[in-house]
Amino acid sequence: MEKYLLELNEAQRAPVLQKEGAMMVIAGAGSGKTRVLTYRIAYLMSKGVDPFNILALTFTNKAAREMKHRIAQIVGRGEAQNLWMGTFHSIFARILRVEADKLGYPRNFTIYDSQDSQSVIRAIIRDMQLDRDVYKYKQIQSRISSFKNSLITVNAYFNTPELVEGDAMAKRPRTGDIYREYVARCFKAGAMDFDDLLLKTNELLTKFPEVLAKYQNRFRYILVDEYQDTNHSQYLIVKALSDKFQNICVVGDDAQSIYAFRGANINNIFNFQKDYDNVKVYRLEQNYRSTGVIVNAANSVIENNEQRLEKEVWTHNEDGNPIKVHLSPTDAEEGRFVAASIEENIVQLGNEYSDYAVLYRTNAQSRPLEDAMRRRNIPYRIYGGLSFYQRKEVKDVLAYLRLLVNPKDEEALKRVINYPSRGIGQTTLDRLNIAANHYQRSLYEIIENMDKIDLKINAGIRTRLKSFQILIESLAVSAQKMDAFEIADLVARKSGLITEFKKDTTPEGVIRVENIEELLNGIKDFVEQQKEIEGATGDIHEFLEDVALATDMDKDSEDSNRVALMTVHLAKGLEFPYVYIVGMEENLFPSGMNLNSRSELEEERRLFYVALTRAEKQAYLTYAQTRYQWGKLTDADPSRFIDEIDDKYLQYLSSVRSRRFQSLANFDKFDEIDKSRFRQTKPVPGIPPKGPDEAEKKKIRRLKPVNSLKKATPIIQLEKGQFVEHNRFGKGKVVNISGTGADVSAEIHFENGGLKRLLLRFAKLKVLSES
DNA sequence: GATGGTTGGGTTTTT
DNA sequence: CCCAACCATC
Repeated sequence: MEKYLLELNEAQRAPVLQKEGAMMVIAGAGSGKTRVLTYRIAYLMSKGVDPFNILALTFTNKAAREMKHRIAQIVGRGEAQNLWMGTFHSIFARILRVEADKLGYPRNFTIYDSQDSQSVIRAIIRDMQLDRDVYKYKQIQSRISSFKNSLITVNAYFNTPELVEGDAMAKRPRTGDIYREYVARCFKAGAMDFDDLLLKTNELLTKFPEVLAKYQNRFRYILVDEYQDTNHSQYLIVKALSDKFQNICVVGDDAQSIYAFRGANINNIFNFQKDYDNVKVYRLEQNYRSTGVIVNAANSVIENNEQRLEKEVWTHNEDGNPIKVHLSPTDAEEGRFVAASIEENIVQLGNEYSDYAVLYRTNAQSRPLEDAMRRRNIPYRIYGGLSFYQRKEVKDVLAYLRLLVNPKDEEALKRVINYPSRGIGQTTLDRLNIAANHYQRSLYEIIENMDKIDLKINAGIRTRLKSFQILIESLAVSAQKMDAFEIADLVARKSGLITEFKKDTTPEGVIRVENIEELLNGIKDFVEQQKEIEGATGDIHEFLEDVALATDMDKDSEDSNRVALMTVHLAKGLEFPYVYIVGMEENLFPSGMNLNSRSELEEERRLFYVALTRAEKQAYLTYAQTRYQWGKLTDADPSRFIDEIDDKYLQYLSSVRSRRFQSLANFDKFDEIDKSRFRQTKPVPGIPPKGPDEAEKKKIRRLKPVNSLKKATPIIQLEKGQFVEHNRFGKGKVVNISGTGADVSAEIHFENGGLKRLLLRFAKLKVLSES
């Protein structure tokens, strides 16, 4: 047997060795499903399957890269490079480029991101003169998206009375018209949105049997990761492509289905056995990732869900520590607790920042965490949120590039035609728009043919439009003989963007310029990578394709030793030794938006299950009594999910930090303060403000026993100039002391670790000598 | 036509 | 808090 197959347990090996047929692998969290997928592909190749005949659909492009890398180690780099591997969106975008003309699209079609679609929809609602309060663009956008993901085209919409009547009943009878207009405008602009990449693939495979046959024959072996999160559109693509050979392997875990809100259909996994003949089902139930406590705690949570496949996740790993639960008075304190706790752990355990992740339900929660990390000089990286490619200045540069490639791209044109400002304002744009509608041409074509058309535009503006057109044309000519970096660099300078940003000397302005530089560096790296790949050139088309579908996860930075901050959604598929799940509060996690139905709540619960099972060694659950939301202070109750974990897996920390909040100076004397009075005015952490009922009394009891932070190292007295020794950083010299009470910290210059700021409460320092 | 200031409304997760 | 949309002013 090949060496790598010995790295698998028996349950894992079985699906790897089944070369042909339909199969489903139900893989519990941490049970090694990536390894199964990877080795299955390697095995197929070792049995003579051509990599060109294998299609592997993964959840992120990063996952695809990593798997490819691992496979390359087994079968060799050249062969692995020929695998078709990536996300649904990126794989089918690639195929759509080749087949675009069949659907009436240009080969160089633009991919509209959600901001672009949003802006199109806003314009339509405005142009149709509909009431903004009735037709909310975000609602319309998500409705159109769900139509597309369910393969409801405009025609299908109008042929389905329930939909039409439903919208009429909801007092939005024009929804269908907006949908029609949206599709028309995208088509006119030569643009596809994210959902189109799947919808149009379906159209392609249905309308053109010879195209379907071509790809069926190419992709003889299909593998799909995270099958529980596929939507109807994706399901149909997989079904169509695998129909001929039926060599289909899907891997997933119903307990980790967390994307229903974007159309994922958990039934795809429940129904898989009905969809194919002789489906073989494998189960991976042994968890290799987490401690016994974490595995069992997660099991006890997910048991509360009604809808799930039977599966028993277990582990041989040691039990480990209980999950630590911590309450803070405010969200800011919560952040400080997390930062302090990470620092304490790192000092005691001597591990890396990158061993830690902080997970939250919503991106907005990152703020206080970020503040706390910065204050303690803890290096961190925030994933998601406003991603790099969505920043205004980055999008500006990209918009110019998009326009060079596809002048019909209206969104790009609107973005750059007057930025930096060249005196082409709204009125001019409106007039151009009227002409564009009249002649059924794109805005850019109207500009090109200005002289032949009777536009009510004066000579001055004509000149400005002309010079804009000349700018774009000359850049477009340059783009043809340049690589992506060269043209992007030229665009940044010639467009006037760099000059414009440099005018702004505020801190934000400076960051803008830096971001442009980072973008250019990124493009340079991209070009260099592309040039190594056979058949790729590193031109602007390739870059735009890549960037349209890039996510924050795909981008890895050089100094990766940082604490990771991200939403639970983004953490799917990742693992960390230490995981802090913050904001464990009702209406936050579970989200208040998802408390209306059983299925929504169950999805929140699965989300929590995902969060918990990211942890290898230790999990923390933290929550706050009050939290700032949209600038207002709101009260919060502990999340029901905490109660759903069996008590024996939990350890409640009473909050040293929150006591300090009450009385910073009297920290050490706290126990002498009249506690009963204190409780009446400000509740002790853990006691909900309302009168205690049975459940609440239980929580009070729980709070009593443990107090790990309080037992931290006694604070030692230090002075500037003293030499100290730290068990991890070694010898160093105290250069500064700051803070009071429990917050006293010292800046110490270590001989080999550089300058560090340590909280004396946590740092185990030995004084070596007086200075 | 550009700009800056105000106001009012939304409030989840993402390819 | 954060953004889009509107209005007043130059």
